[in-house]
Amino acid sequence: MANPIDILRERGFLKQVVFEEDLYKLFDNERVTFYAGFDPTADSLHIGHTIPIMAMAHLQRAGHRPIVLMGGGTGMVGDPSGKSELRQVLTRETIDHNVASMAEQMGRFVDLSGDAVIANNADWLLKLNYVDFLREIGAHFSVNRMLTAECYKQRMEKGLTFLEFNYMLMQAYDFLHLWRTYGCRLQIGGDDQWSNILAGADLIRRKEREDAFAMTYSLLLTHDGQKMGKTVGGALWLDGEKCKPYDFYQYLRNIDDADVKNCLSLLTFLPMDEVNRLAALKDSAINEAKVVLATEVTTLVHGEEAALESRRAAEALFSGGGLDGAVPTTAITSDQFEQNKRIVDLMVLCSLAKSKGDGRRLIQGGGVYVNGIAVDSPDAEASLSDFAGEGLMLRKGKKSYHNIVLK
RNA sequence: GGAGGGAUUCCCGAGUGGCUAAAGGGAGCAGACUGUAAAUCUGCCGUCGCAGACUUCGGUGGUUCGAAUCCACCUCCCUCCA
Repeated sequence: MANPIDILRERGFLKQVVFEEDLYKLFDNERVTFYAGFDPTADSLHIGHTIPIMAMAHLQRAGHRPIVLMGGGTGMVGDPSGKSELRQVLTRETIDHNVASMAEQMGRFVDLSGDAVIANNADWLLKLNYVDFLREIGAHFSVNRMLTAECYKQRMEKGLTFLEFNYMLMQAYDFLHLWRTYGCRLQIGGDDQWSNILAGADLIRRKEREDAFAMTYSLLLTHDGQKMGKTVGGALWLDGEKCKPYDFYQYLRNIDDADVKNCLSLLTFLPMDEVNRLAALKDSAINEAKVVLATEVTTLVHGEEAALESRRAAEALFSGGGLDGAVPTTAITSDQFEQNKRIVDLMVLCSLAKSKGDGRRLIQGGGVYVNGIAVDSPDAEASLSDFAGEGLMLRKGKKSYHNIVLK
């Protein structure tokens, strides 16, 4: 079995590792229990979460045992790392709901049957007694040291509440708790978590006089440093309701050339030989790599059927010709059509335009097409003959299609 | 506790009585060019809308024909002093 450190490094996950040599040996010699934490700030994971999840999957495939830690308790405090402002505090009900939804999605990547563990730190953090906690855990932390940590340094500019200042202790305590309960030896997390993770490993060394390891991965960024996955509708969710498989597929199909290699190695399980071959394609040939990328990742998230359907739909649309099932489609009654004959109204109806004014502006800008023909006037109307064939195909710009059919 | 500074449209950031729905940049959307890429150039970019109407500049009142701009009080943030 290959050592997961080699795998993760080759694929570009690794950012920092503490005591790498010892950890390397540990992986060779025993089955290592490790954990990654997730903040339950939304009721769906998004593309950025795929990095830690894939990292876990690689470790699991190498024979090690994952613990998914949902931050139900820490979510009530809010991690100050990388945030310039105080984060909004979530209610208990919201957090519980989010934890459940995220855990369900997680199962598509990581095998959560077997002896894998899903834990929620609300189960132990909320029961803590303040004075006991301070005496047992707080005593091991030097405020002087904490203030020098990068994550707090930034916040010294903007202000940092005591509430958030405690986040590090809570995360450190999580690691200790998981060490004691499950023999967890390693925590992985985003590079912005480095100091929090180290704090936990240090705590275990001090309290238990045992080794604990820390490993961070790079965050999923585009080549120019933007967070990946921002779309019109917000983030690129893994939930099929929040982000249709077709849109998910299209996002990846349209990524920057410069991001292809990174995405292939981080977001898919393709062998690195194949990744390198695809990433080396030049000019328009690199489109093949994007198709593979989009298909692979969509398959992981939504299943093979949805992925292939999205691909067929996209190919049909972009190579001219017909359409396929996965194109967003709205069925309307002929009554509805009578009342919304104008193209503008139809656009609003299928939410291709935010409002009639928005639709008008798009038409005036020459960005709207009906069955492939540009609409020239904001007052243009559709007619029943436009529905001949497979339906009335509305198109906004080059890439946004919406098919309208009559019931 | 004391002294000063600040809060502007998604973000950054101009604007100190009418010409301001509010400069400029970023993001976003659309057009041209392309490879469903990038870069570049162009248009759009508060809300609804055919016209036109309506609502914004931390909050609440006030002055004024007229306020993001002036006054009062309140809230929050920052800096310095204790």
